[in-house]
Amino acid sequence: MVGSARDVEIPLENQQIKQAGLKVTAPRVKILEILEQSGKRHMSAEDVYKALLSHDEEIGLATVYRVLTQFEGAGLVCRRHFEGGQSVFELNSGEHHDHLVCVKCGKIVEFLDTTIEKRQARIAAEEGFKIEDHSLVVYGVCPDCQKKRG
Amino acid sequence: MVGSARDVEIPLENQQIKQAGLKVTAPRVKILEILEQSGKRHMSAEDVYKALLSHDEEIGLATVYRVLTQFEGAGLVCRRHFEGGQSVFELNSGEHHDHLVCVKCGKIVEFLDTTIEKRQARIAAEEGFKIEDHSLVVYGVCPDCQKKRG
DNA sequence: GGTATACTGAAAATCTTTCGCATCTTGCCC
DNA sequence: GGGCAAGATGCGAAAGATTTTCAGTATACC
Repeated sequence: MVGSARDVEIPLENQQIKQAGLKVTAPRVKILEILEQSGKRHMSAEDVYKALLSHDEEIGLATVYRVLTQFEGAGLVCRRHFEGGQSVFELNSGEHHDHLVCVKCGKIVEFLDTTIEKRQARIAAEEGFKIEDHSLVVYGVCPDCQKKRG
Repeated sequence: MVGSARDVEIPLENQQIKQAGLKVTAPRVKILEILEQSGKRHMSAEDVYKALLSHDEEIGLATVYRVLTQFEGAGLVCRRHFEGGQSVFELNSGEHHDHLVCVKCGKIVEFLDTTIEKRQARIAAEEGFKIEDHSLVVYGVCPDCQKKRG
């Protein structure tokens, strides 16, 4: 009646990795776990690497980059290039969205606005461009940081 | 009757640099000239450096970066972080605009859409954010590149 | 013109990300 | 269950973009 052993032997992560056409290896499973379990939706490769270290996982930074890039290619995660050097990765939630980033504390709010999407499509069409992707990031100061420093 | 010598001794670039609170030096004047005279509105530091070399100017790449960063701080130019490694700089035209970038040939089209700007402002307000800046880049394939490869 | 200050060039340092290669694992067949 | 080939990993080294260091030089101002 309680789940058989098999239930825990094939966790969801493994299936996702397998479906992506990748071998199920410890680094891949661990990285996917980190992405799912860490409270942060947006993590840099360095963040993931540090999280792995704090879980006593012996995984090289190069592997983290390699795996994240593969996950990106497989559509499991999205890579974002915000200002400030490093890229951040987030689990692919299935639907596109844009970002509001606090320049003080780094807090990130996701949003989706169909009006903006439509205008973009129209503008691209007017110029004859075929859209492949787009990136909209609004930088500002979040409510908390506004309170903290007048 | 013809302009006195003074007219040509104080070109506009020098005034812009001086007003920015910077000393008028050869590298700064040359870099500003390149930005104004080159046909491209968007140049990477490397582009500027190469343009200087082809004008037989002995200016180091480090200086190009330094000067462009100072110009950015002074509001003379804007720095843009598109995907693909390097930043590009453009002369500050005074009014904000967004970009449509061809992923094949790198062509860049600027556009401004008040509907999008308004929606951004509203979204930020709903989240309590005070907007400082924003970046909207639409990546696609331009008409020319669409023709070239089906 | 003289001088304090700011600027420059070249090399070295940083930082993020990727590569090369020897070694180790996984997935799969028997 | 063992063996094998393809694919992964880890490490250090490399690459690419940008910044810093530092000693020498030029600029602004008196």
